[in-house]
Amino acid sequence: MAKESYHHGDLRRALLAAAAEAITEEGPAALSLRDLARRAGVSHAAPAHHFGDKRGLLTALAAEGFDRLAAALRETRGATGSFLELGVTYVRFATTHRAHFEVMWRPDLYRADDPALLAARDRSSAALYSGVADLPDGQAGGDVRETGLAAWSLAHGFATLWLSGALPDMPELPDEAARAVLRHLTPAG
Amino acid sequence: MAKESYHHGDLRRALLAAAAEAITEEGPAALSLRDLARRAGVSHAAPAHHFGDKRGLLTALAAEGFDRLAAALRETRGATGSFLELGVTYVRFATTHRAHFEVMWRPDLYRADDPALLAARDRSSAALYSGVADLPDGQAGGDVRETGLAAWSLAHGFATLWLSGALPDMPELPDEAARAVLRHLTPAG
DNA sequence: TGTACATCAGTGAACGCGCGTTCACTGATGTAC
DNA sequence: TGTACATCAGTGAACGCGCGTTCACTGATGTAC
Repeated sequence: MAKESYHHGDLRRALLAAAAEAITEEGPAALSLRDLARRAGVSHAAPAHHFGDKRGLLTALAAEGFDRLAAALRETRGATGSFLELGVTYVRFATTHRAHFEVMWRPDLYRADDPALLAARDRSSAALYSGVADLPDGQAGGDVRETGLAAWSLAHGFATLWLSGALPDMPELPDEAARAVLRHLTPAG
Repeated sequence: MAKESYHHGDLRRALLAAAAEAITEEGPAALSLRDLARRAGVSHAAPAHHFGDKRGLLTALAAEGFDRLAAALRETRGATGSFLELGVTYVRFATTHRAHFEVMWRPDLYRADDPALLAARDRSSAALYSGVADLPDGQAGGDVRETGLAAWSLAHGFATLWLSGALPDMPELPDEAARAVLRHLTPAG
């Protein structure tokens, strides 16, 4: 999907990196293709060759985000098998990939029917819900979907509150605080 | 704080209502003072008289949102005394005051040091955390702040996921689904 | 090894657009006397 | 009751700006022969 190199370097990748940087600084609203071109040191018309328009670029960024989130969740599931740590990984992803995370949950900004994006999103979702299915019998409660949604909501809410600056007393990387909050979840409804 | 009338009607209120409408349709990013003036049927320079600039308008909108949220939470606390229902009220506020809610948690869009806004925000926060303090002894666990943050995160996460369209199977007003998810919270850590 | 040609990533000038902001103004309302 | 004046919400023309998009182009790379 992603071409890895071009005549004059790796502009596609450079533009995605510049977009992540710009969004981290100013938010997705202020993003402009001309600014990205400036950051990447190319002419302002160059981004159109790779992404067509702004929506195309944000679609690629969101897909990249879902890809990385799915990979991180799977790795945690494989390494620890812990339901709690899946939530911590989710929060850590949000705080360390802020630009990707912010765009991922704003489908109005991208083409939400993009097949590669949908596939990556489903992989993220499956990895998260699989953590509920891993729970020992009885602990998962009657409704895996509901327990999964509660876990997702808790991790997502903590992450977005932290990102919005609503939790002023939090440390820079709030892993331990996330863990403490996530412990308040009862798997069984 | 809010002037209630002017020579030619109630433009300040009309502009805030137009802003809420425009944000519900297009998101806060697409908001322009010229568009609001058009919606309110006044000249494009009129909004400057009431809000100075876009930040001023969004500051007023966020303050109004925190005001209404605090009022809704207090009313629920008074009427039911239920910790669970406070969370349901929070989610209902988010889904029925979408524009206000979206702006409230994007302090980069407004003047976060506005005194009226800070006061309203603190009232919201106090109403939410007071629900934890209301819990019978033992149920509140050792750490009221932590339990409150977990409840806030769960309600906030469910609300934002619903607003972002990430929960496609949800009904239009997800009160009952919110209640079910909120039941997964263990007050005691 | 050398020449001729095709490809296509990236250029740069040009366009029209909606925006925020400014500023001298208009005209209805409210008040002093 | 009537006149003169002050106030100030709202007007409308003008400005400069950065944006997305278009389009003919350039020039390095890769390939056919």
